[in-house]
Amino acid sequence: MSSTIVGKDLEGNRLLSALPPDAYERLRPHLEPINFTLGEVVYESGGHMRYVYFPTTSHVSLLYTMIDGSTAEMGLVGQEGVVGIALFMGGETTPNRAMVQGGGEAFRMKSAAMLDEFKRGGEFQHLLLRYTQALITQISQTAVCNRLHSVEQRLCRWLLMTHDLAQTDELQMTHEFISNMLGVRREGVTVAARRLQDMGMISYVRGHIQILDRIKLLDHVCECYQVVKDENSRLLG
Amino acid sequence: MSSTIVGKDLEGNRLLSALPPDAYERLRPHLEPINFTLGEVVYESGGHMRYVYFPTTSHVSLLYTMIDGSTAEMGLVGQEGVVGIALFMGGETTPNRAMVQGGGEAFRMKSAAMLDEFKRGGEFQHLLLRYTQALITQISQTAVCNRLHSVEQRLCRWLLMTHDLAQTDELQMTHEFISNMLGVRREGVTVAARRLQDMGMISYVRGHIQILDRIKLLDHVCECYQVVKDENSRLLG
DNA sequence: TGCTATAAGCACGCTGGCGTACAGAGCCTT
DNA sequence: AAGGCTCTGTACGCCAGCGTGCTTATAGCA
Repeated sequence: MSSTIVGKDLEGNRLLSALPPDAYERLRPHLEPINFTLGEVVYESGGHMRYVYFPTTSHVSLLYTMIDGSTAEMGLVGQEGVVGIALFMGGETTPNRAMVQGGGEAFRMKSAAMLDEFKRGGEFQHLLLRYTQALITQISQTAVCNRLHSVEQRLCRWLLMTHDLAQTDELQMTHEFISNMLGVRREGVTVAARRLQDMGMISYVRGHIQILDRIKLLDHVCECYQVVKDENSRLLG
Repeated sequence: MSSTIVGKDLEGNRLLSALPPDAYERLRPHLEPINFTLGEVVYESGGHMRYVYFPTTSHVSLLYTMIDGSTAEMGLVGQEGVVGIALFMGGETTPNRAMVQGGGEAFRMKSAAMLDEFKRGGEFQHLLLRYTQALITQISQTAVCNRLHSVEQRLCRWLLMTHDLAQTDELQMTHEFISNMLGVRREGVTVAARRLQDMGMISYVRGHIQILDRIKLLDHVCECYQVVKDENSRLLG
């Protein structure tokens, strides 16, 4: 299996690239490069985790689905993190759905290998726990943001976060899709997006959103964006 | 210091009581019983953690404060958990404020002792991580609940959660206090509380709320309450 | 080239929660 | 017993976001 990653480096994922040489060598044979396609469901809520995933150029949404089918995003995982923290935290199943929100590459690792290395208790464990702490901050901030800020502000935040993870200024997503992330109606997104477009921050047509002016977006977003970003860099360097 | 806990048992806190004998003996000398008074601030956001706390008859709110001063609760810690997870997760400071929401007893332990035992990687670590996973579920659910449910439903949920942690049917808290937890206006709480009172679920006067009919409350609450409760018992037995 | 499915625009009434302002009610102090 | 402070009740206009229903544009496919 290690031959499959010849020519690929692990640098794309910040957790993997921060590993000390010995851990790096131990994990290397267990890492398998894969391709995530947009909209792919990585984990279903309550499902078992055969693998954990380290995104490099892709990113993955952590979603919560209500009984009535309405959904909301609670966190976003990109190259700074790993999908499947519940595994090493000791929950046997994932509490939420995980869905690919930006297609691209990732590494996957069998759950058993992940657990083995985690239990060694070294730098790998330390990195994973710090990352989990950062994710908790993200989720907490989302809780408060959902309570206190407008759709328009939350859309700005969401666009900025996504833009940070994507390698491009053109995001592929419909208003419908975004509405499921923000937990609002599709029309609500349309109205908010239109205003951002009128203000020259973005432009869009049928599922293609162009980020035109990040500065203006930053000017318009609620404090939550920066708080999460700062905490991320504090914890993950 | 171990003499201070003669006559006290650690059973009150479920994490401590689940410890295997050897870990129990190691930790025992480091545990110090304390009394939490209502409204006491355990951690300030961004502050250092000299101690971590294991509530027994008390419970503690994890709060997030916005720049403009508005607050919202993201989680609630009682006898099933520990206040200060950021310590062993590897963040040097707490990302949020922690405030005593129900006065009573708890054990505290110096950060260094906590970290030493955590790093042994045994059952204690395992318990703490599972608890953290349960807390993450609670925070996530709060995020979604904040987005999708009414003040009245959220008040029911909050009353039920608090009632579970308190040992009594009489909760000591004003509408003002609750409004800071739910992240709404005081008037909003008054209106919702009045309706619950009219329906015979609770009664209250000046800072004393009596839980009259849990069944009715359960009938009125959103799904979020049960989801968190189920996940808690799944993870923490 | 035209058809069809999907994405986005728009309109209308409704309601939950907000901001604000003030009035009564219970408790504590002096 | 009086006065003051804190807690709760209520009211009013306002607006964001919802639910619903329908129209218009665009892209991809036949």
